[in-house]
Amino acid sequence: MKLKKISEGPGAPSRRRYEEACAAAHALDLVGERWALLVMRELMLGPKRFSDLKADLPGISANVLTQRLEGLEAAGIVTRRRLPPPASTQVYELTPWGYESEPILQALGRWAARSPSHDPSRPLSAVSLFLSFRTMFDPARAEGLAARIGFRFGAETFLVRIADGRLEVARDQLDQAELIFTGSARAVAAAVYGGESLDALAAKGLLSVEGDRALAERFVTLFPLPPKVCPGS
Amino acid sequence: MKLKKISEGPGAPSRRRYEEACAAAHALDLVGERWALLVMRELMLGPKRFSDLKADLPGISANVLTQRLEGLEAAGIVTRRRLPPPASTQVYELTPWGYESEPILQALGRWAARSPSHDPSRPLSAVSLFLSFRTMFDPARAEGLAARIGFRFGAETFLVRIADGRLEVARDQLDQAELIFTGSARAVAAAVYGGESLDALAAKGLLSVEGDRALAERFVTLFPLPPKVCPGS
DNA sequence: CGGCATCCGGGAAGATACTG
DNA sequence: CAGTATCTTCCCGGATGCCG
Repeated sequence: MKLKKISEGPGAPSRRRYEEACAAAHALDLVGERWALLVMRELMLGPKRFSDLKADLPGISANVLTQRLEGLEAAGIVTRRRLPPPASTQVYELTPWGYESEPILQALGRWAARSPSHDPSRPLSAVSLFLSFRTMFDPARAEGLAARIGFRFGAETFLVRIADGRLEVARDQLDQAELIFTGSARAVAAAVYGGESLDALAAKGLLSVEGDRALAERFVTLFPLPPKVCPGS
Repeated sequence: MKLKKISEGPGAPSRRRYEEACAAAHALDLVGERWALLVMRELMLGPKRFSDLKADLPGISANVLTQRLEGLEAAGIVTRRRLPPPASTQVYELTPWGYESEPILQALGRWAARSPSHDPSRPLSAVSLFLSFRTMFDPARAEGLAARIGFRFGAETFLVRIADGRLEVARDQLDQAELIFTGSARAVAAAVYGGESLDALAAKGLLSVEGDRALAERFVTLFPLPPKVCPGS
């Protein structure tokens, strides 16, 4: 049974929900509140702690994050798990069904990438970057390519594997990478989506490239953005 | 630390927006406000007047609808158009880019249809029903089928064409339909998604079927719902 | 430090009434 | 019919503090 506001009886109007049969409207009942989808986005590559979520969602306040996590947990989208004794902290993780919401983020991203007001040069979380890779990856441009590419953003590391026209992302590993980018998610986005050259970014101290340089130059071409909407249309 | 500017020009002081480079977050800046996506949903099959939108979005208030339409127009998602003199009323219509947002509604719908708390027996707008057909249509189940099926919901009429494993929806026409359902969107949803028999619905006076009865029985099987999430998982 | 409760100010959403 | 004006409610965001 759903929790009802104390002030309302059983037939409660459920004030701020749509309560339609339309499944899209129901989705908005579940994840339509502010920050909810972005919290899910940050968990899309694996569990995180409360403070990591707060740090990766600039602007969210602790109480709102608490509320969202409670709501998502009650809806069966997120679970709370306590790590084994050595680190007695708890983490939040998407349920299998929660992970299935990635196509929502992809549809939103594909559509909004065409927006005239979209500015790819703004700040970006690491998870956002790698989810955008999964969304925008063009298998045709990766024809015959097999590679392991590492990323070092501060203390975090990620590995992108490309093979057989597929792209996979893993957290917390760098092993056997032929190529390692070191810098920030924003700097990588500038190279991949902003058209900035690796040399220019290196000269500004924003991004360094170790390993297969030709691979790096090819990598940044694998994620074509859809054309912007022409304002006149 | 961010400081709020009290008075700002059109450059928006980032009042309540995420302002991230992540395209999904930008999408939420554009259409993440309450009611915005449902307004777009109601326009997805063609233009509508203000009062039609208000009637088809139970619970929205006039001022909120006005605000959403203004915001969507400013974002280039909706346009306002005045009909030719005889009917001097104006209608709202999605721009071409606005129409491209349908995959967002489909991703939301596909995902939320698995929700344990989703109840397909609740009220439903006609547009929601036909968009759900576009989302859930299974070409394999429509193998070799070519048909024109009409729907009469009060004063509104719709025509669904199925051919070559594709499904198309048109408003305001019924011509050459081999089959016509008369009743409500909710009653059709009960037959297609709720597993209620056409006989039972007819007995209750909710839905009547004229024309090819065998086609009607087949039609209601063309839109399989994904399995619900098992609560224990 | 991680997680959660509480208080407060501002603003968005909701309901109703009113106008061209 | 197509909105505007006004008032109320309550969510969001920020700060602070408690507790383990």
